[in-house]
Amino acid sequence: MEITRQTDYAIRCILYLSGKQDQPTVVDEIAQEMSIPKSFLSKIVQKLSRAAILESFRGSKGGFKLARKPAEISLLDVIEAMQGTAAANKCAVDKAQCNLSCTCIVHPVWIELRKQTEDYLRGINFENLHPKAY
Amino acid sequence: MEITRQTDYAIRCILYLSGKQDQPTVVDEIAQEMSIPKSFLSKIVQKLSRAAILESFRGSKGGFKLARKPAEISLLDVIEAMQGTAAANKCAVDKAQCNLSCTCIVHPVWIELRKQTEDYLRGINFENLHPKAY
DNA sequence: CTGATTATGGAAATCACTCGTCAAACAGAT
DNA sequence: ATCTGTTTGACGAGTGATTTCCATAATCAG
Ligand code: SF4
Ligand code: SF4
Repeated sequence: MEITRQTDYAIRCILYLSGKQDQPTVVDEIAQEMSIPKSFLSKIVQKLSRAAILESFRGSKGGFKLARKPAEISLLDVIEAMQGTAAANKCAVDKAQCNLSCTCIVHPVWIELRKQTEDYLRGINFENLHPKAY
Repeated sequence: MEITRQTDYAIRCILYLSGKQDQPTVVDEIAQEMSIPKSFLSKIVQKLSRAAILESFRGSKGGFKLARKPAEISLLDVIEAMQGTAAANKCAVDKAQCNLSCTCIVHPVWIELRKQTEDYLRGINFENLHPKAY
């Protein structure tokens, strides 16, 4: 379940928006503030809004803001929006990925690991994440 | 912690060797039996013997066999031998990978996730894995 | 000793995916 | 209409995984 840099950026981005609720924020600002390449960030917020985690507004006075409360966005949500799934091995996503999966003895291990990981990440949202430090 | 195909092969390979204890087995045989490209498998068993998980014997009647009992080889051992670590995010391996790590609020999450994952995988060895099915 | 057998090690080809850029098209506000 | 800022798709460098090939070294059997 390698966390890709894209996902890491996404998390930083949502973290930033958690502090600026309600008024839309421009990509440029987030990019500078969080040191993320701007054009790359464009792609990221796009994905996030398609996943209904962010809401986008075009035109002047446009930008992005959270589509739900920080407490209702979990780390797992973000990871799944960005890279599909939090599984370690392809066969834990889809049995068909490996033709041995029906007989393979290791297969259940990855399934279980995936469950554990997801449970943990589901429990972490941007409400209980944000205010602790900073 | 994406499980790479190399690691998956390594696991299948050790699984096979768990059933053939004591007499060395030739790479060719493992490759055919487990449907792994032979030349690639050569590289894999090499890594595994450098990690003291397999033992190698040259010459005729040579081959590979487990260096320890199946019960003493955990999934975590294999993963670490093959891909270094079982962490999801680079910063969980080495703080220096990210210059934000000292202030980042998400950092501890990855550390904790890594611990959980490792604990789980450490508990699974090739003794309690192998005989269940087959 | 000789020859067959098998692992070792390095170089390199191929492939897929990630990271990041660019530019043109589109939509909202004034 | 114009300005601002998002949307979208195409594109390219770079990185790492996967895989093959070959020349070399060690070991065993005769
Ligand atoms: S061999 Fe087993 S563990 Fe590996 S991908 Fe196939 S089903 Fe999953
Ligand atoms: S930003 Fe935080 S979570 Fe992401 S790599 Fe850096 S320390 Fe880790």
